[in-house]
Amino acid sequence: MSNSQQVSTDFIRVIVAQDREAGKFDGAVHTRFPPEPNGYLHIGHAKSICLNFGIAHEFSGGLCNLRFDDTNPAKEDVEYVESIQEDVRWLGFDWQDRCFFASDYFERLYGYAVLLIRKEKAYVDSLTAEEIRYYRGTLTEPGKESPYRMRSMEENLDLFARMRAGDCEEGAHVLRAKIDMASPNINMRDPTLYRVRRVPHHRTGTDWNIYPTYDFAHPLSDSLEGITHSLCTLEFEDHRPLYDWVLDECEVICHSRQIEFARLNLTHTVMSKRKLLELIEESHVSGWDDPRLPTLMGLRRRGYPPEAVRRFCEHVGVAKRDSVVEVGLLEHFVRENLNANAQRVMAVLRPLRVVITNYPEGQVEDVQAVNNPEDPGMGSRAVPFSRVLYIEREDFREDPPKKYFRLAPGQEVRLRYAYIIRCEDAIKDEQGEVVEIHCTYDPETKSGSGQPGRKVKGTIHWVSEPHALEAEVRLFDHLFSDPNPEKDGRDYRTALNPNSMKRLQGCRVEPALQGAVAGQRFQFERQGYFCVDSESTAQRIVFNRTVALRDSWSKLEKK
RNA sequence: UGGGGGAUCGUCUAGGGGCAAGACAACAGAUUUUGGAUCUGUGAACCCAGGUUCGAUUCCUGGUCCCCCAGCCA
Repeated sequence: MSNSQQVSTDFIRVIVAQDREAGKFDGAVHTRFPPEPNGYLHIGHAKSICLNFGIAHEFSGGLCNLRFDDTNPAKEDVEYVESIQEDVRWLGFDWQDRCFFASDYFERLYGYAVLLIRKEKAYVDSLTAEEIRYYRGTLTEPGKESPYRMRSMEENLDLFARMRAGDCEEGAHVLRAKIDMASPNINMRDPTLYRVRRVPHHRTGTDWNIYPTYDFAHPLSDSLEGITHSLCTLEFEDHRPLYDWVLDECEVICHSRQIEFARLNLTHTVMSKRKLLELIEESHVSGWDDPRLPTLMGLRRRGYPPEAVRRFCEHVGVAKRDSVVEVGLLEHFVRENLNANAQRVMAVLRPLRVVITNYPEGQVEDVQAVNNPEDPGMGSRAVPFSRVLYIEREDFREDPPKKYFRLAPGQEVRLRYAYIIRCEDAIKDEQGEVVEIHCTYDPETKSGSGQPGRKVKGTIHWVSEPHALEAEVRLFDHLFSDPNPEKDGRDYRTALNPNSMKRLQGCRVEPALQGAVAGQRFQFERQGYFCVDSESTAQRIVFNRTVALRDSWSKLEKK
């Protein structure tokens, strides 16, 4: 990766470079990706992963840790840590031996809390949650000091120890920083540092009855790991004074620098964990790996190459303004990657039977098909051709519009890699539906035979009936029809695209697809990129459409 | 009407007192045995108002609009 692809100098990279030049952190560059193991990763996380691991990779000696911010046992689970690791690896990043957990630091974090109490910079508050909220004041009014704020250091020490020991109920006490109840920054109005949680933790079990909050655990975890630049999203901007306060008051050696950037938003989708969960629970999608979701599991199942996701993340850049990136940009990088790498194959999604009336009955011949015109190294393959074929229904029109370069009565097309055929007749059923067409072929026009002067406007794909494999193909479209599903504060569900998935049964694909394994990617010529779905079996191959090919005909036809 | 951020083509991102750049998207053409790919070209932007200046998108002042914060979530 990152072989000199255009040096993007976003403001964070500029700061990191300046810090290194100024000799801060002894010239070290050490970042971290700090997910909370309470959900699955999505493409917004991919931006952060690429940023953090990318920066570490670009500066010599740079390192990036994977750190689970597991300070809230009520919401977290090992299931998530495993899937997060899998997703980060899939994206192509390696934390080597540096996978850490905030829970690894609980004992030391406790020590820092005790230090703050001894310095009279923290106290045990016994107000209820509602009372604390009331005492906090509002955005425009200062808060009031808790009556417990002046507890003696000894009493605080004792109470805090008893909180740890499990002597109290959830909610009975919390440890608070003693800062300034009148601060215009609400985060500085004596923020909570520790709360009682009588819930087993997925890593520390029942060792602890108290758990540190993000605001306390995060800066100290960064410091403990020697993180130089702690990159997070914009909503933490006004936590930065608190981040710095914690590190200052705890008198740590390494004072990490927090820098905030805008999170990634994409059109035609939603990104929040809550909404993704709702989509699943309400069965609008099948699960976290539904190919229509922006989760990394979903993108993977959809067939998006990790390289394309990385390229996308590099190209959207890093800045501080809120933005919504067009999903078309992501699709562009997917096509770019797949165009270069995917093997071409012919597949007929909506089959229409074609009989080549002048082709000898029972005869079969192989035609040579190029596997990837972008990469001759991928070679070619033999494709069987016979008297009866399938072509795409939409490649035949009884009444062709202008500039329709496909099959119509009396019109000619080339069958890709094979012969030029001419449509002689369309056979209909009682309803008047075309069920089969009869064509004649010109034996002089076999592909590669070089027939000067014999040009046709269109080339269509086909599959030989006796050799075809049957398959199911799932066509995906944007999950939401509106680019912004939450426009005007409406319920995003009202913008769901009812046609975001179409399942096509009875598709006919080239025999070369026999044995294709889950995850394998192909281009179905003239149609798009497809990958073998995880539900695929040897008996029934299932393909997912990753992304359609650009289609200038459909644009033309709309005019 | 407290505090913290932000405003550049349709979208994303650069630039920084002197021709506003790139990518995606759009459009037009060339080419093509994928209406794919490729190539060429075109159109498209500095939130507003004052000020400083020979010159302001950039600097200053004042506005406007947008986002975030009142969890014992992160």
